Amino acid sequence: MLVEQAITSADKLFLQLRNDIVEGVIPAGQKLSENELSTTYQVSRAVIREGINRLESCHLVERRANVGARVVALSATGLVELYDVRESLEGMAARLAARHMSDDEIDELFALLTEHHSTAKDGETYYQEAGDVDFHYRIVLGSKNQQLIQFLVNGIYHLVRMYRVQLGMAGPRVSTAYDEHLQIVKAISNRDEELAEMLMRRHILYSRNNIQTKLSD
Amino acid sequence: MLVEQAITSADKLFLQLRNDIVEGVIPAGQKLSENELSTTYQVSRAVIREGINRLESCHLVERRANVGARVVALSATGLVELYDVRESLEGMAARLAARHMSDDEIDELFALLTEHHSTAKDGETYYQEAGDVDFHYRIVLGSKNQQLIQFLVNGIYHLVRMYRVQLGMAGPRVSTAYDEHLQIVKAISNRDEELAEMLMRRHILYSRNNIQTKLSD
DNA sequence: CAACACTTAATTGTCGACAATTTAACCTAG
DNA sequence: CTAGGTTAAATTGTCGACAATTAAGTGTTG
Repeated sequence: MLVEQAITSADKLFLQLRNDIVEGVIPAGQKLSENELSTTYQVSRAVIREGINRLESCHLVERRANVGARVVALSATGLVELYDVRESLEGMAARLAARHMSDDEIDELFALLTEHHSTAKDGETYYQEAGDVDFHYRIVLGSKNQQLIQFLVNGIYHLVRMYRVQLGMAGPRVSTAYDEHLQIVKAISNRDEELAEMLMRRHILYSRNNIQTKLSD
Repeated sequence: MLVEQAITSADKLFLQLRNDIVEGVIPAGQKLSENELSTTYQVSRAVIREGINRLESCHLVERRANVGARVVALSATGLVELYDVRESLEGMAARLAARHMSDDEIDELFALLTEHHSTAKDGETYYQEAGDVDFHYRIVLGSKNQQLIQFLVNGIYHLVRMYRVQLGMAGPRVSTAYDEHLQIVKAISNRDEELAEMLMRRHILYSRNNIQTKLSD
């Protein structure tokens, strides 16, 4: 789906670290010792530093000069802030997708939805995980806005996923989400930019409220 | 206004490089040779690489493995994409500012506008440059959303400024922009999130159209 | 016993050298 | 003269060591 091939060893390390952080193998808030990582992953500190720099670009770690890097801490306010940004950017993505997606791409999007809807009947977890992600990715890519794609795909989505994984969000909202997705695609199909943006924003707002209630448990 | 102090030599180099790129001292699209920069700025290549990494985080340079880094190229489509993202994010910032700014902060914002309006009477350039930037900064900071602040202040704004500087945008739109700013602050003062977002989005849309016409000269 | 200063250990920042890869220049073959 | 391949130069990637800074520990003094 999204080919992200590693060329240098810094690439490989970055991808592994990012995954370990998102999945919680390296817990949120933990200090990242360069020496420790260097021996753990069997690469020089230069590679480690390069990797940490890139993680900082993704907002997954925070660095302070002469002190070091820590994995970001997850908090309720952090989640709210993240979803506000996401609502804004993905709303714009939906608007631009309605403007720029080809008819073929829209057809594929319809096909994707029905496919996911049918498979969700059996094991409902699949849709929530991969299906939802896939849907949002296609909209974002459909915007054809490189800047927007960068921000969301290489930045925000990993943080969103980190919240989802570490707060244990696999929950329901499957059937209702499907309907919301369908309405969004219809709006895009009708080239109704205004509606597409509005529906996407509400969809994310609902999603956020859903997570927030779980957070206060 | 915004204290961005450099601690390490990599910090200093980063700030200088960023400035040189935005101001066009290092022209858009140019290759950044590590050796060359290393001798020019009298620091080791490690520092140069660190600086380039951070510039990449700002989307001011693009890197390819085993090939090197180049300053981003300025294009019409790039500008449009940038402004779409900016419209989206700053619209959200205005909405959140209407929700989170204190009454005192709003008062200061009003004061800032009238002050800038009076000084603009004489030398009109001042308002467009510093005043406009200052206004937008305050709104963004008023959102109290760290994620949003990061994206805009440390990312997009430098690119926007790069476009402005290198395409020679000092132009008019002063008086009309003032009125638009005033309306936005009024909406924020009334805690009307919906209107504040809408007005900010239109304000940026106008600004973009204004620049776009100049671009096609 | 608390607070401050000093010393020491650990961590990050910076450097120069070597390895791996890419780019170019050149040469050869068709 | 062009196309392809080979070698050489230049550039980026990686490494280990040293310098600078921070954090921890220790002791001293009020």
